[in-house]
Amino acid sequence: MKAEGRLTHYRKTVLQLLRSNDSHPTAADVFRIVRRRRPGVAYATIYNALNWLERGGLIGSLNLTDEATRYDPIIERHDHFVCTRCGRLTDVQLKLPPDIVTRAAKNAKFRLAWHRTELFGLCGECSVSSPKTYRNAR
Amino acid sequence: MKAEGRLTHYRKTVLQLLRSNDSHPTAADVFRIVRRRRPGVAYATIYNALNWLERGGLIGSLNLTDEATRYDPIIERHDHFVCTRCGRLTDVQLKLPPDIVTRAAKNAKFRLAWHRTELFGLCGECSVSSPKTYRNAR
DNA sequence: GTTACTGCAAAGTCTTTGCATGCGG
DNA sequence: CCGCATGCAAAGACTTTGCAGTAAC
Repeated sequence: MKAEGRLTHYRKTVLQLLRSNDSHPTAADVFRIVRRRRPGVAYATIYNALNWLERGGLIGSLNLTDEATRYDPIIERHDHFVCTRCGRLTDVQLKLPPDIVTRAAKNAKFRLAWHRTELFGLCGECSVSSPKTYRNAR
Repeated sequence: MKAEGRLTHYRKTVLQLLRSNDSHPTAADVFRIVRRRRPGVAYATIYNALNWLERGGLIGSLNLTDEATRYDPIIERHDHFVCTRCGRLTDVQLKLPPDIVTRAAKNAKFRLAWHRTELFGLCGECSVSSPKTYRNAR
């Protein structure tokens, strides 16, 4: 996973944007924000930057629902809480007993590389407003 | 999440197909299989059936990578192993200490509805062949 | 008869690709 | 110079939608 190519202005911008923001934006979100400062930027450039950063291991990508991929500047192992109403994505850290995971992998004859847990439910804001769930991303 | 509408022939077919098959097929997979018996079936009918079954809680859907949604007849809480090389999706069951999950949700002020864990790595077949990973679905 | 499922085609959303241009090393 | 990032547009993959016909109750 070596980094071919250069850390260009756009790639740096996208990386800083992600690092200064814990909302786990989509490519479209990033595009919208970058375009405010550089109106000429192309959508493909954002995708290019995000894919390049991900290939280089500088960011991670998340597909937790049927919606667009979201990007995450935190590359250490961690978990997420997904609000099924507003879509908010929040970092959490679960400390699972190590052998629970390794044993499951061993039983299934898998070579485990990494794991993650997702919690689904209502975020603080959404649990005080409408009780109706909006999205069912199981 | 009540089931409006009828459990029609196609919906029953799709449900039985999923239940007789642990490969977690995509909509395209289901379409291909159903079309063998009923060449006139429309793609939209398969999507309709899958979405209806999911809304009714008869099946679950999985978005674990950046590829197409996969469907799962097991509706009890469970976890998955994803082969990062061939894409194989295998059911596993992790028994996490209950308070690990509930405590994380409480700390973050979330109302937890459910959770799931994904293990990523190489399946048995892929770990004996090429060591090169094909997909990086973090 | 009425409801709503199906087939078909078109459109919508998200993402990638091809190619010409041009910047940076 | 040369490589490769960028802008642009088009295409590709996946999914949904609108509508007319028709099957099920």
